[in-house]
Amino acid sequence: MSSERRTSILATALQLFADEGYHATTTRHVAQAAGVSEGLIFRHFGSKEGLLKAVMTLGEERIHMLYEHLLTEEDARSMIRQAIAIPFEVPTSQYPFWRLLYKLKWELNIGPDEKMKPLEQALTRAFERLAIPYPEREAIHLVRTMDAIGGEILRGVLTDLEAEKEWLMVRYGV
Amino acid sequence: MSSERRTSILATALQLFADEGYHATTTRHVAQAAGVSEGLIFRHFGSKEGLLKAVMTLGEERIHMLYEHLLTEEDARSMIRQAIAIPFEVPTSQYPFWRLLYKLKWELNIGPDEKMKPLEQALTRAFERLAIPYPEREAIHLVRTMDAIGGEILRGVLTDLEAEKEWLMVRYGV
DNA sequence: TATATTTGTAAGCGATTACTCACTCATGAG
DNA sequence: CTCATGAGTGAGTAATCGCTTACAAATATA
Repeated sequence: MSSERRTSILATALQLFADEGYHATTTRHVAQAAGVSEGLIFRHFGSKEGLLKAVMTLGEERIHMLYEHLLTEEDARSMIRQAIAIPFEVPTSQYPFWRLLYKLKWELNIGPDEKMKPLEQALTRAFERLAIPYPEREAIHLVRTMDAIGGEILRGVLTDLEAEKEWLMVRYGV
Repeated sequence: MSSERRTSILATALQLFADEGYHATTTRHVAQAAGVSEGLIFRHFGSKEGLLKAVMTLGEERIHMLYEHLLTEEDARSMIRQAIAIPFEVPTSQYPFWRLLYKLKWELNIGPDEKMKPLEQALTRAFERLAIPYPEREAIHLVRTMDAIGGEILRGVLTDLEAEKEWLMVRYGV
């Protein structure tokens, strides 16, 4: 089912799609960079779009993994702390996948969006417990903020990560 | 210098670049949609990249126009109110340009970024006057928030615009 | 009017695109 | 051993890419 070369193609495609974008990346380039024949890509994945879908499927669990550890947190303040910390704790090795995700949001108009619902609901309950008005708006806004910060980190426009994180913690009073 | 067909090409290119993305849009498609020959595009703009630059130059003043009216505002609270209102008051007719801008940020890694500096500085002074700690971080964060909300509006994931705006006003105490 | 310049087009250029096809090779079951 | 099967290749395919060129029409200048 899954061979070594198949894995190599997937890893290479992720890297190139994330760096150059989906349309700007050619199947020839993927094949060369992975050290396989171009035909093999189509034998395994059928089409360029099939390759993209395989890449996405492989990385999709990472979205939920981002925040699953915080869903069971009982202390409201601690949960918010962990939510704020999310974009700052993504390992550099996973940056290509996330850059691809951000790119696709604008290049192909597809976004996770719903995949964030469990996080939003958990945060809503946390803000409720803290007696904050409009807790669900507050939760959506926090997710939005972390999404924006994640984007800035990936684009390299946000330096001073630790200071930014600490400031957010203080600002949220957690 | 500027003919009617030239303008038509620019408007069509903006629309297509914003809808399909830069790489996914062909010069052939632009020509057909604008009702001109493909060669005319290269006569006027030299290359596909030249066409993109012309489109961007034409719309670039809109970036500064977004917030120039608020730079002279003396009352701090009023200035913050106006800053929050920015993304909600962009006319629908300008959506294509802004969608293009957001797309290019990820497709070609080019962003306005510095063009927001005057706004950041003005907001920093506003937060200073309100005795808010770390006023420049607060200013950067507000710009970031408005950027994120603008993106959501353009992607159509943010409904209930008026309620969201009002909530932000209350949250910022302005 | 005569001429120079700009505006516009149709056809087609070489290069490149995603994708296909006929084929070989390795491996393991019977 | 036989031979069926999935992995892998390299040379192709038609179509399309950004772009050029030769030339006509329109417009401006004298």
